[in-house]
Amino acid sequence: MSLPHALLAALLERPRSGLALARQFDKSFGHFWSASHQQIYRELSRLEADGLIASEAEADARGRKRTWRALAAGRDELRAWIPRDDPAPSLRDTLMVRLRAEAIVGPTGLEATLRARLKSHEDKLALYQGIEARDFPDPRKDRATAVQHLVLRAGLRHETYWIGFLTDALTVLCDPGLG
Amino acid sequence: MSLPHALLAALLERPRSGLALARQFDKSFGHFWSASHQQIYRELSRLEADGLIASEAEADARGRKRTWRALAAGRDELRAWIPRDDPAPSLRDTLMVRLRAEAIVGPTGLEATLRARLKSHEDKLALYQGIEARDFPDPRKDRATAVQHLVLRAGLRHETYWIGFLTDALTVLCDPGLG
DNA sequence: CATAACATGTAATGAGTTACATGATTAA
DNA sequence: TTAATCATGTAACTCATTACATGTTATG
Repeated sequence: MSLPHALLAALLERPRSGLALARQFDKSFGHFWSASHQQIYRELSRLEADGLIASEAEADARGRKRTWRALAAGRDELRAWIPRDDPAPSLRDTLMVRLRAEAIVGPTGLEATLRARLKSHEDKLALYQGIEARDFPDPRKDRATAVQHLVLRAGLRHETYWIGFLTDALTVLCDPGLG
Repeated sequence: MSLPHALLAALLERPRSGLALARQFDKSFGHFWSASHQQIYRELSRLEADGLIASEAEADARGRKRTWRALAAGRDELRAWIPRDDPAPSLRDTLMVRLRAEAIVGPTGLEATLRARLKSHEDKLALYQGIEARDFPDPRKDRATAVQHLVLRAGLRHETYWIGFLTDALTVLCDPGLG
């Protein structure tokens, strides 16, 4: 349950409206913790009820822009949450289910899906490489920059790992020497 | 929504009871698509209602073992589902939120969490390597074996990628030349 | 002033988890 | 015969998504 904490962090960086947060709330946040605007508005209301953030306008200001900012209590809550342990999320991908099922009920033309996935990971890798070149000319400038660059490198590694696997998978599925 | 299809695949391989499926329903399935027994029993009921699987005993046989098997319609449904496209799941990990937040509100002692995560990925990698050595002496024996081995290799790649990233991350966070 | 774009919100649904309830079988 | 274990199931709750509803501001 880290959406509220992602929002707190984004608002500590700089006050923003709900819609600004919803538009992938930050160059870096949106890539690894996306959320719909409905989710974000709900969480913002909860964070306000808990006294962690505040805005000028009162509740149910439909149509009127509300700019949110984090309070001191919000900052404390975030700092306490950061070092908490939680279990590693397991690899959970329908593609693995499809492959495993394909091993049982025989060839089904899965190759096209693999190629589509490969393309999407290649595109994302190119996007991340563009961000790296543009936003991190000096990644060791200070601690904050170094950690942001580290998070971006996680994305680069993630896409690279998938591209490697999918290339491997296409080789196996298209191998005429099998089956 | 691939749990029902994972169950169909497992039952096509060999009929099983709900509990047997719940105990990570298969050496290979459980590692990349886990599910609680409550979820599994609910899905089994739905699959039965849809005429895709069947068992001998009638419904609400509390305490009595029910062995499920897939029907022909279940096999058809699975074969039709396998090649369907769905979007690549994005990197979604609370650790990325923690790191990104750490870049904003300063050092918080996140290193211990990173070391714990590193340990858990190293353990899982060793587990997968053991499975590979034991169950895949000849990974190119036939198409089914080759695809199962491929899925295992995804797991190996996944753990390797995380170990690389976490090692990198510890270097950055513990670097005295920053911050 | 009409309409497009901006901005916030509710309702319904489904997936997944936690806690609990119940019955059958086996072993001390 | 009591306790542990196996086995199946219900209830309540949270998270996330989809669809929809409503009001405001800018622009032609």
